[in-house]
Amino acid sequence: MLKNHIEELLIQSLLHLKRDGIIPGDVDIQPQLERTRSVDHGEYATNLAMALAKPAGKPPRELAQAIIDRLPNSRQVERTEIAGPGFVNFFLNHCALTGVVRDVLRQGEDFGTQRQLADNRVTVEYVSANPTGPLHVGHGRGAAYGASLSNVLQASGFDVQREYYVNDNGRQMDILALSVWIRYLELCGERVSFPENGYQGEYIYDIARTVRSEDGDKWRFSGHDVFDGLPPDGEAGGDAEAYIDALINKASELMGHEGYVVFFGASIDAILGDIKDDLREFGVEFDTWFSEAQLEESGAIEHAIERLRENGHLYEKDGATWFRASELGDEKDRVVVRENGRTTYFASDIAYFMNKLERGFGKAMYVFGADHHGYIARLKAAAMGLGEDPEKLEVLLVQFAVLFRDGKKVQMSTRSGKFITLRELREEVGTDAARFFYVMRSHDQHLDFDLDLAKSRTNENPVYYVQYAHARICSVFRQLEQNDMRHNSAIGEAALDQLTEPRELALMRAINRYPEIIESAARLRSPHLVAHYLGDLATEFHGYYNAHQFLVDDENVRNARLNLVDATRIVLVNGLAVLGCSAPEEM
RNA sequence: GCGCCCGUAGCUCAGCUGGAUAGAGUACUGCCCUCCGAAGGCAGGGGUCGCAGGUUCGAAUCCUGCCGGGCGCGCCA
Repeated sequence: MLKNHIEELLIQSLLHLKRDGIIPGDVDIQPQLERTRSVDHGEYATNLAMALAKPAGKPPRELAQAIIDRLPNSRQVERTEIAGPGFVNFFLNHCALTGVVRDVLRQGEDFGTQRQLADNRVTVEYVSANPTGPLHVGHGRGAAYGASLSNVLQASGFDVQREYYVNDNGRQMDILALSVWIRYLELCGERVSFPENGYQGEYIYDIARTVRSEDGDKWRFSGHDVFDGLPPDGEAGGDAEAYIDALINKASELMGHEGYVVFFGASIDAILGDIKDDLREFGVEFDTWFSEAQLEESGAIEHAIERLRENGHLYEKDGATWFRASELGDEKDRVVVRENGRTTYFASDIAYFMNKLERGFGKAMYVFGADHHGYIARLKAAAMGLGEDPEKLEVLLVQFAVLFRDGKKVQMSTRSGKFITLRELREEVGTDAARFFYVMRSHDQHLDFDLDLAKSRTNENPVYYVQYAHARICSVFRQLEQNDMRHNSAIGEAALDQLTEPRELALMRAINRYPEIIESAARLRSPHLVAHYLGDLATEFHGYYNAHQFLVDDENVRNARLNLVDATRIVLVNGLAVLGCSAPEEM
């Protein structure tokens, strides 16, 4: 990166300043290099002189001159300038800019990615929706954000493991299996009363039909045997939870473990399979689907609880085992083993975190919906309770997305089962638009998702705007072939010094920003920066395209321009890929 | 009540570890296709950065309080 090169120059200059006694040797200030807002101020600027003013006891502009005097010579820097209160501005040489074009063509899809740093392993856990139904549009944002975040982290040198935690254990699974069984009984012709807190969706019937087509009436029991003697459901003035628990007990009584496994297995296979397909079609991939049931079987949960106990963070109260989280920054203490002897989901979470560290990851990142923010304190407390550095656990919250159609909010409610699924959204607006729109805004910002805009094939649509730039470039190369010419990038490279139009310089500058954008996006966990950048890059390209003809007679200029345009194309492809969007050659 | 997030142009939003004159898109107005894709470009107006203090060479950015909006506070997940 050019930026790193100039930072290195500053570090050298700083060393000389200390050696020459201009500033005390013990000041510990890292040179900060930032992009200028306007080209009038050059390419990069540093506030180093202002930062040194106090420790050196000298006016900033005087220090700025001292810094400049000690900068090593560089072929990349044309000149420097002192500006304003004491900024040092760096103007790049023309060859530094054209060098970027050359780099892009050489590095291709690797342009913008950093070499992997040693010992930089990180897990990113995202989506992790319970396999009790199809993914809905709320999960979509977490999926898009988690996937793009993983991509930028990987591009900036992290060894990233993408993980989905599958909650295939516990009471919710019992309720799921039960819901399918009741629908199954219904399909068999029994009169049933579906529990208020059961899973209502149509997909439950689908799974029930699958079981019935394989096992026939094998798990059929009469409505009387099932429902007689149960406490009233919520609708009938009773306790809905107690009712559903009673039904679960009745189910295992009648069918036994064998039957439960059939319904549970069919449910998880169907739903998890559907989720996996859905995410794959959404371009969201995982390295690991981590099963909670297996975590429990492995004894990891008990192991984690034991560790907390050894560290003196557990106590018994009301027949349950509590984790003294309140002493580690959480609001209150949390139960890890319930009165009935079963461990809580929180206990599993602790064990899973421990498992991640045991597998050698230096950091575990979690992408949560904003409604889960209450978990952060207790997970951090758990990390401390295990004797680990809580900094190893990083939670990224994704705020809600609200869909808009015809300028109005699309109302949804999970309770009634009336929500829009991720699959429906993809079918309506397409994967590219969905992926782009989801990460277009900062993850900690609420998102207004305009369905009509996402579908529109106009310049208002930011995805089409970027993709159109790519398609236009591809069209230029098709036009070239139709004119019986071919692109000679060697000639182009030799003639890059002829690219001196202001628009050409601006486009090169934009390309040069890409690696810096990837680095910032990773550091700030903000892939939306890439989306904004792509819009800027497309703008620079469209402006260039409208102002200049690429396919000119002069062979040198033509090939140089094609090199620049091809480099632009590559950066567009790379950036779109980070966001999970395609780069169509024609639209 | 306590805790977390947010408040920037009419609307949707950027603004990086504090920096130079606060930026895009959209909407509105007027231009540009005998020319590689007009799904494009050029030009223009539009702001008490929620409010009030504080920190300092410098605050949209950091701190405190208040106002407004969202979310969370189960031996549920």
